[in-house]
Amino acid sequence: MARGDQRPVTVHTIAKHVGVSPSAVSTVLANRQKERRLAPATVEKIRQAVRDLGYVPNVAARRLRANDPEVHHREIGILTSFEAPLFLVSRVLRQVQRMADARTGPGRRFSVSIAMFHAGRLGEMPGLLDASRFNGVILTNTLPPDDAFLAATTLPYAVVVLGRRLPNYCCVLDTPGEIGRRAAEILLARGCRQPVVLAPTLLTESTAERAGAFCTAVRAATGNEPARVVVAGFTPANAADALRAHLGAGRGCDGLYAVTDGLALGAYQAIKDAGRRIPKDIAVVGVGDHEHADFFDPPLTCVGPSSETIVEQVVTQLFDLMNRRHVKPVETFVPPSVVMRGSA
Amino acid sequence: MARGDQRPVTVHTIAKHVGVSPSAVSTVLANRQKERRLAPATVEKIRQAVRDLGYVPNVAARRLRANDPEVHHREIGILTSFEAPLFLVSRVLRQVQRMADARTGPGRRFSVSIAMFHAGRLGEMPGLLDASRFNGVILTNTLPPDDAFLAATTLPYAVVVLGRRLPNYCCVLDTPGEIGRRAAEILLARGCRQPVVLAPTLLTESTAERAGAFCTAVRAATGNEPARVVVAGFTPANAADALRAHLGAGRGCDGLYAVTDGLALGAYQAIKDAGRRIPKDIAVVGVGDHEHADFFDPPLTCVGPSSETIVEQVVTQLFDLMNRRHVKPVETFVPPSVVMRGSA
DNA sequence: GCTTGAAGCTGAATCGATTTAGCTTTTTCT
DNA sequence: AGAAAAAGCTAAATCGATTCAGCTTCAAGC
Repeated sequence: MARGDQRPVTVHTIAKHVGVSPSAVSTVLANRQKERRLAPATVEKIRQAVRDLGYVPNVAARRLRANDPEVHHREIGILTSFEAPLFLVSRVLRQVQRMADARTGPGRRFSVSIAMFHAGRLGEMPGLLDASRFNGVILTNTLPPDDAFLAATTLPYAVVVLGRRLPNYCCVLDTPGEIGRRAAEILLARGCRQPVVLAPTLLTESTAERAGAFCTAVRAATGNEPARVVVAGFTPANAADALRAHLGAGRGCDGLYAVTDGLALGAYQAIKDAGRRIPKDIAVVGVGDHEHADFFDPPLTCVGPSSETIVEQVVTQLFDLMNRRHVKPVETFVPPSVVMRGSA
Repeated sequence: MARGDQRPVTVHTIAKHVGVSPSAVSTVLANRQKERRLAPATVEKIRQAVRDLGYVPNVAARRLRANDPEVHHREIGILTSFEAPLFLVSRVLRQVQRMADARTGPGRRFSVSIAMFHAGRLGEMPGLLDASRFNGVILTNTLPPDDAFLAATTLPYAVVVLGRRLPNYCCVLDTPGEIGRRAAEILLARGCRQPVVLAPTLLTESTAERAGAFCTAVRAATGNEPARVVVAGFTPANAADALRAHLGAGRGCDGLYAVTDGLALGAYQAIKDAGRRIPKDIAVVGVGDHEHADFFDPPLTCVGPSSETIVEQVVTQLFDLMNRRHVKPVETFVPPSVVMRGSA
C-alpha cells in the first residue's frame, strides 16, 4: 500500500495508461464495446488497467452527466447522530417519502436518505456547508457542539431542526416543561410520596428540562425534592443497574419518571427483580418514544410529544421551506399527549 | 403553478434573466459579493431573481466542482424497503460507519447513508443502474420482484445482499432450516406436547423456511403436525389478536415459536391476558431480531442468526468487494446462535 | 495630463464521465 | 484497380456551478 495517497484514478488516467482515448475507456466501462466496435484486445487491455489501477467512478460526475434537464431532482436528507435511536427518525423518513411520492411526477424526482453524524461533530460532515449534498435537510439529535456549529453558520438550503431550539432555524419542539409537569401530576395524583426521576448523565436540552420541570412540580406540591437516579448510559441495562442500586440501598421509591422509554424498560426489570409491583408498589411514567411502549408489561403510561404530530409538522415545514412558502425561521411547539396505560 | 414542468432554473438562467454573467450569480449564491466587489444593487437584483425563479442548486454539479482531486471519495448506501423494520439496518449502518471511519484519512473519505425503496419496486430507484449514486451497496429486505430485477441486471459496483439468495451476487444468509429445527428442539426438550408456530400471512423466504423446518422437526419427533397460528400483519398487536383467538377457542398450546420477535412480544400479552404463565404454561422461543429481547418479561429465549456476525460479514464483504479483494460472488451462511433466557 | 487605484464586472478553464459525429485505416466486392 | 463498406478509434461538446485572472471605466492624486 502506498504511503501517501495518490490522486484518484480517473477515466483519463486509465486512458493514458493503456494508450487510448477516454472515450474508449468509457465505452468499456459502460459495456458498449460491441455496438461501438472496440477491438476485443483493446477491451481486455482496458479492463485489465481498470482492475490494476483500482478505478472507482466519481458518482458526482456521473450524476451530472446523466442529468436529464427536463426533470427537477432534489435531494432530501435526514441527519441524525449515531448514538440516537432510530424510532422517530424512521417515522420521519417514511413521512418524508410519502410526501415526496405525492409530489413525484414526470418532471420531478426526489431522493430521500438518512445520513448520520457523530454526536457533537456535525460540522465534520462533508458537503453540509456548501450545499453539495442536500437541497433540504431535517436535523435531529444534535448535541450542544453541533448547535454551536449551526448557530455560527447559515446553511444555504432548507433546514428544519427537530427537538432543539436554534435561532435562525425552523424548529419543531416539544414542550419539555409541560411534559415534566404533567408527569409529576400523574404520579402525585396516584398518591406517590417518594417520586424518583431516572435520567442519563448526558442529558439533551429536552430531557434535562423534562427532569427539571418534574422536580419543580413535585417540590411545589410536596415540599420535597424528588430523588434523582443517574444512569450511566442510554440503554435499558444501564437504567436497570442504576435503579437496582437505588432500590438495593433501601432508598424510597413509590413512583418513577423515566425521561426515555428505553430507561423505563430497564427500570421495569429492576423493579420486578426487587419484588415490587407496577403500578401498585411503584408507578411508572415514560415518554412514548418507544415503538412498543404499548406492549411493555404492564403497558407504559406516557407523557410526551405525539410523534405523529411532530413528524407531520417537521415534514410539512421542510416542504414549505423548499417551496419558499415561508422563509422566516419559525418555532413550532407540539403540546404533549398523555396516554394512560397500565403503569401509572 | 405551470402545467407542464419547465426546465430547471440554472445559474445561467438567472444570469440571463438579470442581464449579468453566471459568475456574478454564483458570487451572490456563495455570499462572496463583498470580497468580489459586486454592486449592492446588482446583488439585490440577483437575489430577487433567485427567489422569483425558484432556483434550486444541482447538487451533483456542486459536488463535482467542489471535488478535491487529492481525496478519494466513496459513497456507500444501505438499501432497504420502507416496510421493513430498521433494527438490523441500523446495526449495519453503524458497523459500516465504524469501518469507514477506520479507513478515513487525509486522502480518503466515505459517505454512508440509508436509502429506502418501496418493497417490490427496487428497479424504480433512480441511479441504481448507472452507478450514479453509490460506489457500494448493501441490499436487504427485498421481495421477489426485486430479486427478479436484480437477477436480470448486473449492477456495476460492489453489492452485498443480506438475507436473500441471489445468483451472481455476494449474499450473506442465515440458515432458516437449522434455526427452525433448533427452535423445535428447545421446545421439545422442555417437554412441550402441543407446540404452535406464530407466523404472518406474508412470509419472506427466510421466515417461511424457518416455520417449515420447525414443523418438520416437531413432526419427526412427535408424529403430530404443530398448529399454525396465522397473523394478519407484522405488528405485536396483530400477533396478540391472532393468539388470543387461538387460545380463546380452547385450542391447545404449551409452547410457542414466533418467527419474529415483534410477534413474540404480542404473544406475551395474549398469553398473560389468558392467565397463562411463561414459560411454565407456555414456553416461548423467538428469533433475536429485537433490540430489547433481553428486556421482555420474561427475557426472550432466541434462536436466530447472530446479528453481530451477520453485520460483520456483510460489511467486511462490502469493503473487500470495493477493494477488489475478491470478485467472485460468494454465499456466506451464518449459523444460528442460541440464547437461552427465561422464556423457554 | 498622466499615473494609480478601486470598483464592478466577465471570459474561460475546471471538476470527471459520457456521447456523437466523424476521421483513418483496412477489408471486401466487383 | 477502384469504390464501398466495415472496423477501430478519437476530438470535442456537454452536464451545472465555481473561480481566477483580467478587462473596462471612473475617480482621485500629483
